[in-house]
Amino acid sequence: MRVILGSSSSAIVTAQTDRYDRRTESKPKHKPSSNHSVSKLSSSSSSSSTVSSSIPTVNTYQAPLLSAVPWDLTSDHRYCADLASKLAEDGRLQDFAMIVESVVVSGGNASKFVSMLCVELVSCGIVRSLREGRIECVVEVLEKVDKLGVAPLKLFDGCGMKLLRNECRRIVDSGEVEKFVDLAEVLAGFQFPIKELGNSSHIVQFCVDKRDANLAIRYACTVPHAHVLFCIIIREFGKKRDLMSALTAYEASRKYLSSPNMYICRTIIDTCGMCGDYMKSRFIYEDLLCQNITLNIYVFNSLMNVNAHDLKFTLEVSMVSWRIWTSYNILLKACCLAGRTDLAQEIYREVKHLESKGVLKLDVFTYSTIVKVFTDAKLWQMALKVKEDMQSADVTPNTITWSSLINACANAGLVEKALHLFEEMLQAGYAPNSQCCNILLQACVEACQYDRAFRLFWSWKQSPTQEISGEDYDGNYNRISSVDHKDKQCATDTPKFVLNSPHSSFVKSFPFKPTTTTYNILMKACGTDYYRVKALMDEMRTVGLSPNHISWSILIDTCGESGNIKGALQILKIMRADGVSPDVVAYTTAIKVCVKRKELKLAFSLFEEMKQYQIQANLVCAQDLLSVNDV
DNA sequence: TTAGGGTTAG
Repeated sequence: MRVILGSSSSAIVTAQTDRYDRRTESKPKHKPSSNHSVSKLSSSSSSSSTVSSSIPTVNTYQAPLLSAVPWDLTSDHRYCADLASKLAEDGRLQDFAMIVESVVVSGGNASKFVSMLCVELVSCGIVRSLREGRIECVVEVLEKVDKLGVAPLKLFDGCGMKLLRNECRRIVDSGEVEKFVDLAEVLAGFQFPIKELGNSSHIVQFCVDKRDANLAIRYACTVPHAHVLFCIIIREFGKKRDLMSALTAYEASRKYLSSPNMYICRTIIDTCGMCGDYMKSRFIYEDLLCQNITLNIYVFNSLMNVNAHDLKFTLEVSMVSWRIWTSYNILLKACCLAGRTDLAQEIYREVKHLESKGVLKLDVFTYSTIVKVFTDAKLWQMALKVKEDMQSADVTPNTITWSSLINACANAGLVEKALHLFEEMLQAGYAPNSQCCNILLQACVEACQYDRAFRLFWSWKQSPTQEISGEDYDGNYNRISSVDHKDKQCATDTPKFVLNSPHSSFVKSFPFKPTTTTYNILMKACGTDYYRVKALMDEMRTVGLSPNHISWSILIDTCGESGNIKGALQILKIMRADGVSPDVVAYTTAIKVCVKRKELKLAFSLFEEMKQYQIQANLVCAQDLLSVNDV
């Protein structure tokens, strides 16, 4: 038999006719006796089954007609509480909620009702409803009992909480994050541990992917560690280059949190830098100053770092803030960016002096930065001197330091020295990454040591892949694991390996992953041998790399230089068909080929074609065309 | 918190 419960149209229940008590069609003649032992809110001794069997007089199938009788539910708190408890136990949470609501509305003695309510039965009902996926009913009950002054959290035992967690996880996993946040807001109001109900980074990531700053903010406000989530939200929006959303989250955090949080301040400043809006970082800084907020050194450092390209500003900030060693490192970076080798050296001397007095300790960051300063200034001897300084100070160079030192020599055209450092790096147990290898290859090519570049490349390719401690395949911060190489084909075992050091037989090999740039450098090393260049481009594809516009430009150049103008022009077309639109360099290369071969008409037609594609000619292109007059 | 690096036309 199907019965609709009173005015609550949502409460549709199905009852078996044989269990339906016809006596309830009129005012209940039977009321529960007042002496049965119902476990109360304050009681925790009775199990739910015991409690359930202890109220035999209440038949919940009476409920369908409760609203139809002229009977004040709240007049008998005992009966009312027992019935409500039993309805809850049967999973009829909406009916339960209706009774609770009527208690609240009637203004009756709610505390008396509460004292007689069986919390274990209600808990059972909640568990049952959660198992049936009726979270909305549960929320309705929580809201109702809260009005009665019952803490909703008390209705959740371990099982209930576990089911709630599972339901929340299901909601989030099915992409209904907004629904989860709605729920989290309600539950947070009832002091539920929101952090345990969902994977916060997963939820934040979802909001960020959807570019929904407000949803992310609403979620952050439901957890006790809101400041941590605000940081994550700001940073994640920064990674998406969505500064507007990051700023929205920052402003929301300022309003929500009682005091400014330095982690958040630092994060928003870092994010401004990440998004390329350093001026915004200054506005934020000035705004904080205007409000007389005391900033810590980390905020100052972030501000200096984001504005490192502006040496004047960075120095000004460094004057008003405390300095710790990281501040000096950032100042060195600012000097480096400004090309102020003199000032960098002055700072380097100052920090070394402070170190000798025990005020601070130079770290690997300081040394690596100063190596870069000297590299940029082509002062390779000074860069190598830093390596000695490190040894004296007992600071171990890491992958970045080694790469920087190698670059210092490579930049100065010192192939031998660069290779020697490379070997030292391997012996020290550091694995070079692709860029480091490319630096060496480029150094060889610049020095016209083409064969050497190829021999290096082949030897790296042939070296057995080894386990590297850590996950980062790029080799950053990774040490080569101490594998016994005697039984392995070591890099030096290959006949074409070029290192001549007496120690080279002990050099460990490393996982080498060529990049498009690697192949481009090698293509340049082929000179005018078009077929060799072409073969390298094919190899590039076979190892899963795609030629970029630089690869194509080199191919055009080589083809043209070998005298095949038609072929060069054909490549320009193939390049476009391959999905790489020719840029000004590709066109200029082709134009140069035509000009050299006195194909002036072709050169100008290419120039016209370039304009049709709305590619802006630059000085190099113009010079090539102007050189027509010299032909 | 902070540090590094590669390729094309001229």
